[in-house]
Amino acid sequence: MERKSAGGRPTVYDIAEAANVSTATVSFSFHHPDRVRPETRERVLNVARSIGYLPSASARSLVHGRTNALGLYSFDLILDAKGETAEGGTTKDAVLSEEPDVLLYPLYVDEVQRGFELECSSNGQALVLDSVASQDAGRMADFAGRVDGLAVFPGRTEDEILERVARRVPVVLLSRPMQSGMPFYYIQVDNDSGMRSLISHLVDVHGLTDIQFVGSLVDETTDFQFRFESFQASLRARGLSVPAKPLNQTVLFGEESFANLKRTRRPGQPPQALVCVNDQLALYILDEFTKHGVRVPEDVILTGFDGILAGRLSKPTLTTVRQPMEAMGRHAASVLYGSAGKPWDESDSATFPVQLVPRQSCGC
Amino acid sequence: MERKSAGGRPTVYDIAEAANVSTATVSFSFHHPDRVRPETRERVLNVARSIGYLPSASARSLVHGRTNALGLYSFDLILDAKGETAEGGTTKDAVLSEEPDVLLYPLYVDEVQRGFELECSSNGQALVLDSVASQDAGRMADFAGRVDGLAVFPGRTEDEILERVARRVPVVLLSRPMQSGMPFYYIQVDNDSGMRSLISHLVDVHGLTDIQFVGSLVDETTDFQFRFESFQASLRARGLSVPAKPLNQTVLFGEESFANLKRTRRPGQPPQALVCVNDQLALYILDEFTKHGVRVPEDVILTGFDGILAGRLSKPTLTTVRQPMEAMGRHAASVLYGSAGKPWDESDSATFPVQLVPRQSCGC
DNA sequence: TACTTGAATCTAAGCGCTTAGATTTGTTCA
DNA sequence: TGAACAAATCTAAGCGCTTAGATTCAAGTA
Repeated sequence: MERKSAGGRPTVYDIAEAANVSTATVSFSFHHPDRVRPETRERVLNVARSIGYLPSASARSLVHGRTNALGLYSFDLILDAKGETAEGGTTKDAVLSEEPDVLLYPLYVDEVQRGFELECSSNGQALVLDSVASQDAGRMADFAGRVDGLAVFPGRTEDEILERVARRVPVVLLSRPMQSGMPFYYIQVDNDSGMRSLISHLVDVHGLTDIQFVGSLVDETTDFQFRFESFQASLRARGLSVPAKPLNQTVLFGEESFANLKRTRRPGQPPQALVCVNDQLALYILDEFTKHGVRVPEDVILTGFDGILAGRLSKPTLTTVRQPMEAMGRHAASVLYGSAGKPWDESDSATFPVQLVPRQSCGC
Repeated sequence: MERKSAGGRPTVYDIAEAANVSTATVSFSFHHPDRVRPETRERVLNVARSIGYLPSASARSLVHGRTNALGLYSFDLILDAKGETAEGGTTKDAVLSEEPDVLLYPLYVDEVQRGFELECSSNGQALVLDSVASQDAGRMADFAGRVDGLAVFPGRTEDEILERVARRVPVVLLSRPMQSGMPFYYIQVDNDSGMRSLISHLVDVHGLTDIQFVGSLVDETTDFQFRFESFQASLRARGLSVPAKPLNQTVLFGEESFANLKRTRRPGQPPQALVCVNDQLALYILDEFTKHGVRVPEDVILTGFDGILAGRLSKPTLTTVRQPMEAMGRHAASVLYGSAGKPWDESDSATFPVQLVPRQSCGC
């Protein structure tokens, strides 16, 4: 059973040889102490330590058919509302003189990810992360082949590849639209009641009547859809005028628009409200407004959705609807862990509650 | 070449059989398109798609001896200054009514981790995360066997296991003390100049003279050591009285201490300054002070170190020294990626600059 | 003494993939 | 027509590990 004991990492064969036992005994020494005589085990372990043995996770996984790792697949939303690219200054010329931009981190996905991490950690699972720029069937398939289960964030993916993966591995979809074919586990939030309580607040507490919905095409996730529909329904239920379409934020920018926003407001009449599809967009708009002298909430009222950290740092702070992001991430990991690597038998879902967080931007 | 084509995930053998080719051709179809006739390739790929094939990363890694994944190993610092445990509410009973605690997230490690993630992503490497509660030689070794290189955050680990891993895999140590044996790549910050400019600010701008260093035993990282020494050196250079030992935060708490802090200040005399080893500690202390009526910066001046986000949200905001956390994480990943899985030949290091960030807590 | 028994250890197959080298097939040219 | 060569495909070994089943051996039993 001669093996090349080349310069690479030492293997069980190297240990076996040096300890004068078979590889079976080596393996037993690590994993079934009772099946080997104490002094033999001792000897094996010592040899292993002294030659610097590191077990190969790949070989192990190959045998067991399990990796003991859960995956989280996300999409670089780099070309965001803000249009920034995340070119990486790998060198040390980091921008230290400015406060890090909270509109880049931590975002929604980061907080969900944190929950996922915590849960993996407490289940002793490794966490494998991959985030890609564009959809890439191969990449996703390869990724799926690395883990016992995975959660996928919103982003452009062909349904087909998702189905393909779900056929072999349990997949959790985070705030993603329903798929047709294979079973998935959907994790979502109660957008409807969130939006209702937001509108209720704007109307009943602040007496607003002119309310628009703002969302850009880039953000057309499921949430976008649901939120806009609930938005319309809420206004309709109150007999207020219901926008047929969401506003694209670009129409808000430009000198005429800014001037208009500042002027529009007549004494005694409440300002217009812009209900944004999420915090990121709201904060971006807030930024532009501030730059151009449009005052929030005096000239116009602005609200977000999600409850990202940045909304607590902005001036004014951002009224929003908070999602239990960490809990959602935890739940995703927990459900995957429970599946033990077997694809779901049937689709299932969990809907998390949300909570209105009134802050300054709505006039509170 | 009969293989059991059981109910498990389909393999190259299944594809080969269905497409009536050998496994070699299957493999070539995926990875060496030029070595197979276009129509054959087409056929193979179609079969693969239709039977729901997912390549096994384990098998691949086993063959290649590389995983194309980089690891980040961290320690649950859960039993922190704050003494909270991170018991996981996996269920939906998340606490939605309160703002998430920024003293739990994002912290120093999270921001470094983000940089690491970004760099992995842009190099097409998967990122494997593991965070453990206590040192556990086996766990760390297993983890190391999963990746082509890894970075390790500060935390209690036996040096020996670190050495063992470093012998076979490139290891980056983040703000960790120098080791003796094997080569490592150290990533650190210029604690010295950071501390100097902080002291300079307190003394030269605010005219302070009574300056103490606060740090708890839990935080005894390398940074602790360096920062305290620079702290002493700075004071000494200015002829101010130099504390021989750091204060443990516990001595600051208790009614007598609070009362004392409020009383001490005589008109015209500047308040005492508490230079904390890091932001987390400073913010925790700030919290306690606020609860007990000790005013910052009026009664006492407080500074941190690191530049975590929470310091921008506290009242008052926290004067600190900012580290380029994201850049450090990026650099770690970048260096590991460059090593192509080969352990370092010799130790090396990179020291990142820091930047004083004066905010309200120092009286600015 | 011959025989059973169980503990300790070993042999060898196999996990799913890649790839060097062998084989087959098709084409070109003397 | 057959040799020479290239293209397409195949055979089979091997990556490092685990584990069922075989083997060895010492102790216990009749």
